[in-house]
Amino acid sequence: MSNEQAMQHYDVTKYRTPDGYTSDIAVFTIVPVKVEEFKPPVMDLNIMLIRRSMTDSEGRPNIEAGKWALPGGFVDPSETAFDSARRELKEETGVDRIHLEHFGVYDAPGRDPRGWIISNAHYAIVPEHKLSQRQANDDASEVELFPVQRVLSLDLAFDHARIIRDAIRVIERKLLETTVAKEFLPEEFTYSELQAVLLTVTNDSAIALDSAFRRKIKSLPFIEEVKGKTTTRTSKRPTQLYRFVDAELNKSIYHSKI
Amino acid sequence: MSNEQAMQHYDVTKYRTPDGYTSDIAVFTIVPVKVEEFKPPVMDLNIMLIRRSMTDSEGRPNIEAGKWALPGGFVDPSETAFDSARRELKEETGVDRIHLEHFGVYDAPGRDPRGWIISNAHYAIVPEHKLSQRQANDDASEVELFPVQRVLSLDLAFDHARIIRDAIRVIERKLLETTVAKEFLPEEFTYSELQAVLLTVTNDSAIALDSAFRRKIKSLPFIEEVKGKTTTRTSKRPTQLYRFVDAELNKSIYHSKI
DNA sequence: TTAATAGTGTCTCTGAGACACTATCGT
DNA sequence: ACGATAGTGTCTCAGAGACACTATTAA
Repeated sequence: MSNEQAMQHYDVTKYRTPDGYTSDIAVFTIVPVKVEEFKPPVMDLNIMLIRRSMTDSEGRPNIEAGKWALPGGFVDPSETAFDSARRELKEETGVDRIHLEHFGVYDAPGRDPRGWIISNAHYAIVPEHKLSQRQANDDASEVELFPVQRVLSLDLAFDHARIIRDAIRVIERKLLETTVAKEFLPEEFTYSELQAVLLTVTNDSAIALDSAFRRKIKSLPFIEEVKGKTTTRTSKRPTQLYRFVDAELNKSIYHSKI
Repeated sequence: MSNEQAMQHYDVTKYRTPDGYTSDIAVFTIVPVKVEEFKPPVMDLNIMLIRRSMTDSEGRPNIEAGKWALPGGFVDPSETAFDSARRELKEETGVDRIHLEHFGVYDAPGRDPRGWIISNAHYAIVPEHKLSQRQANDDASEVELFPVQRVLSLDLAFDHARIIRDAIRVIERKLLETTVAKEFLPEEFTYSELQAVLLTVTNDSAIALDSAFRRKIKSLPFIEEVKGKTTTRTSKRPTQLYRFVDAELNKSIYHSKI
């Protein structure tokens, strides 16, 4: 019995189907809070939102008009939600070839007034300098960066408050539990630059204390010294540059100490 | 401008919509390979599959008939995919109140011959004794457990080979990186029972070597001794019982050693 | 007593953490 | 010389790993 035969009998209208399938993207970037010469950097984790236009491209009133929302849009049948997220990120921010990852599905009944709409949430990590050419499009009248500490007090569209809260939790974990911090940093970086990135999501003393962290970085299996290469961009005394290397991480909780 | 006004203008048919929204569940269980009195257990990680019927409930030829597949089904508009997974697990295996977690979305074009069908994949952990009352239903002519080492050589429906491969990778990581191992164990367990569960997914010497693991279990912050309570179910000499306790795990890769 | 599993005493080695110290450079 | 950041020397303490040893029970 072949699938072809079965398909002749299959009634695609037998089940109620969703009214839409979308992708949302939480675009994170790290912006320097202050940059002074010969000073270690201080950073702040930001998320990019768009403000929904009052009217759509055909001049009709828009859903959730005027509210802040994650960039995103409808998935095309010829692509996956992940493809769609990549495409929309390119269209809406002009950035390409950046770290993008799926982190959740939002399908609670009633989450979107337009009907039964399922959204796949992704997070993206974009170095701030790549975000310079960002611009508003049809649906978005404004594009803006918000510090993660303040973003949840905005008037947010749909269930995006929930998605953003989850996204922030995910990126905080990912920054500490994986090597994605490298996506925020230049290829070669100083210990204080890595430290500044990590301090946007933790206050842990092992990271916050200079001497401890300076020592630690040398023993991390996924970071290596760039032999003989230094910079003075963070201090007067030349400081060692490091880079990330691929390494197997054994994250078992049954090994060594927690 | 209110959403009500906008809704009057909204055309729900503007975008092509999916032809279906489903949930799949990779049900894992651990079966004792051999149980002898006064012996430490040897375990094997299994996954539960159903064999798709040749005909559907109305007697017509079924899609992917005769192939092995993950249990699952169509999501109802009044529930989330997660709710649906829990409901279907209850219907198809009779088990309730077990550990269930979403781990991926499968939406590649062409993954299902019936059309544009999006599936949410979940894994479930079910102690074997709860799976006793399992039984076939309309769509499934048989229900069977397969060791994870052999399951991928079966003739699997749709893209379930891919989903199952991902599920196995996920549960292997979860067993070592979180405390879900407790879902496979009785409330109070011996070190060798925990060891047997972990050895289904790793050969690491820190876990495989009795003396090392016996020492280690005492220092794990998420496991505590059940004071003064022992059992002889795994040996002649009475052995200490342990239980899991809630504990904060700091899994940062920038802490201590990897 | 033997066989099998459970558990301990103790040594070594490594690495984390703390503190005081030194190094380098622009101003 | 001073101030600011980068980096080291060294001590202590905790814990991982290895090995030999002891403990408990059924048969």
